[in-house]
Amino acid sequence: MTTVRTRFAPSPTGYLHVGGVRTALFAWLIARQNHGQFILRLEDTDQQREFKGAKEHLIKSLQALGLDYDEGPDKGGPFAPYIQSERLEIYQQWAQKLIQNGRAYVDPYSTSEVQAFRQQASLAKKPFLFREHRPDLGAAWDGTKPLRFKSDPKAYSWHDAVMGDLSSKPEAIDDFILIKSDGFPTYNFAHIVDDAEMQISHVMRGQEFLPSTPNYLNLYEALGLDRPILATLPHILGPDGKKKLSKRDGAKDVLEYLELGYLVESLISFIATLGWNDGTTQEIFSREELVEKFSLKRVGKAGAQFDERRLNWINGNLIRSMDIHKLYQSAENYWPESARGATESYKKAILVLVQDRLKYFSELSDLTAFFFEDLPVKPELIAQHKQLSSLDHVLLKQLLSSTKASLQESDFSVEDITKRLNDLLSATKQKPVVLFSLIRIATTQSPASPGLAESLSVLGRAKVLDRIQQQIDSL
RNA sequence: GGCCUCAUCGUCUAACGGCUAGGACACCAGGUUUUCAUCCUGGCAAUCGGAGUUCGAUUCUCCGUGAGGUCACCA
Repeated sequence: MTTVRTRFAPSPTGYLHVGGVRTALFAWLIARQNHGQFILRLEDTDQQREFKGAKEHLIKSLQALGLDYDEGPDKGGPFAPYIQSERLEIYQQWAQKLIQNGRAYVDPYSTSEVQAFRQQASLAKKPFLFREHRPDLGAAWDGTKPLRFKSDPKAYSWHDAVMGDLSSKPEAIDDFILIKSDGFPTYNFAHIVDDAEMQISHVMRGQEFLPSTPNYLNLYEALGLDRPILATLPHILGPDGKKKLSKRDGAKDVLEYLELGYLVESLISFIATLGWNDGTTQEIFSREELVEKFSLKRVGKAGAQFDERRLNWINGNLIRSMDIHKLYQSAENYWPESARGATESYKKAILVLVQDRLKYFSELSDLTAFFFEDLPVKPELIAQHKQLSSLDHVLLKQLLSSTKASLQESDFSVEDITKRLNDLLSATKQKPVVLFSLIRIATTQSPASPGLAESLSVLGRAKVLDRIQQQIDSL
């Protein structure tokens, strides 16, 4: 049995989004569950599209997600270098083999000439095949012209670990460029050479490569290589459910999700279950469970639509299941500015109150600001309140005064506050909605808050009495 | 247009050819929590169409239809 070696091979042309993460995650899972190796390789053969900083960004994203790799550009390994632009001689050597075999030739045409062939074909309503325009194959290659693969068109049928049995006809095969006129290999050539050199056992990639797979099979044969296990992952679709997820559809950089306060565990579970499940009714999986249970056979063939609501549910669910210490650590960077000087115990008391309401941590600031700062009185909260808006301000003042008077005597334990609030209810003959909404507005300047007695207790006597007075003064 | 692939609730999905097509998200309603959220209960909601094989088809075959991908000196 050969060692399982998988790779993630992005081109450094942008950030890592959900689709890319899934490819990386699945490859990582296969490597880990088989005690194999996971490799990061950068495919930077297009100098035009290269994006500065992308390489660092990619590495940082994988790190943040806990998708650790055993070999890679910044780590080295037995098959270094892991950046394609530093492997040009290797591609040259393999290209020479093909030239000697008679399976590669110089493409003498200019871009406009090829373009003309293409137009011709399109006018004739026929598919464009470069091999129908093959030139004399004898010309020597000096590196200033592109080098093309001389294909051997034939039908193929092969097995894909996700898609099952696939097949294609000879028309799917054509002569493609191996080495560009700038000396860089194309993806089509470089990835095959590298996967072979690096002894990759499973090639996982998106659906967009399916049409060119027959060409790759043809090239494996020409190079005398065994083909690796192929696994084609269906696309993740944008919110419209049609097109492949892209930046334009709001596909966020994964780091953005982490900055918004989504847990790594949520993202991993969410992305893994976008197209995969273990056949049971389990909905959320830990990293360890995924390593144990994941299988390419159970990855769906159809594209899955990206739906943030499910991610929100998973994240809220995981937040609710956290103990207070973990919660405190995870929330560390999301407190409002005004929380700066607050003590750990005060913040923990608040977290206990808001834990059930958090979907992701960047909501924390708005949810808890009133615990740390006196917010300006907002008259619209009363004006727009169903019950309070119709009441006379004199009455409202009276209610607040009675509340203040009672709370002045309280020890501010939750129990005592609860008792006093209930007493006030019967003393004033008001409905809970009226009295409690009024107190809530006065003390939090918000239409909704955690439990009233609990909130008041955490806020403490000074702030509560002061804010009630402010509200009275504003009426 | 050629080629390749796909097709179950709005969304993610389950169902050796065999219960009334199951679960989850979302949504709606009720209950608990004196607000919101949580939690509990219930509800709404799907096999793209047509043939064929079969005692029986979501499942297998064919033909349609629809969708996506791809036809680069991008990956």
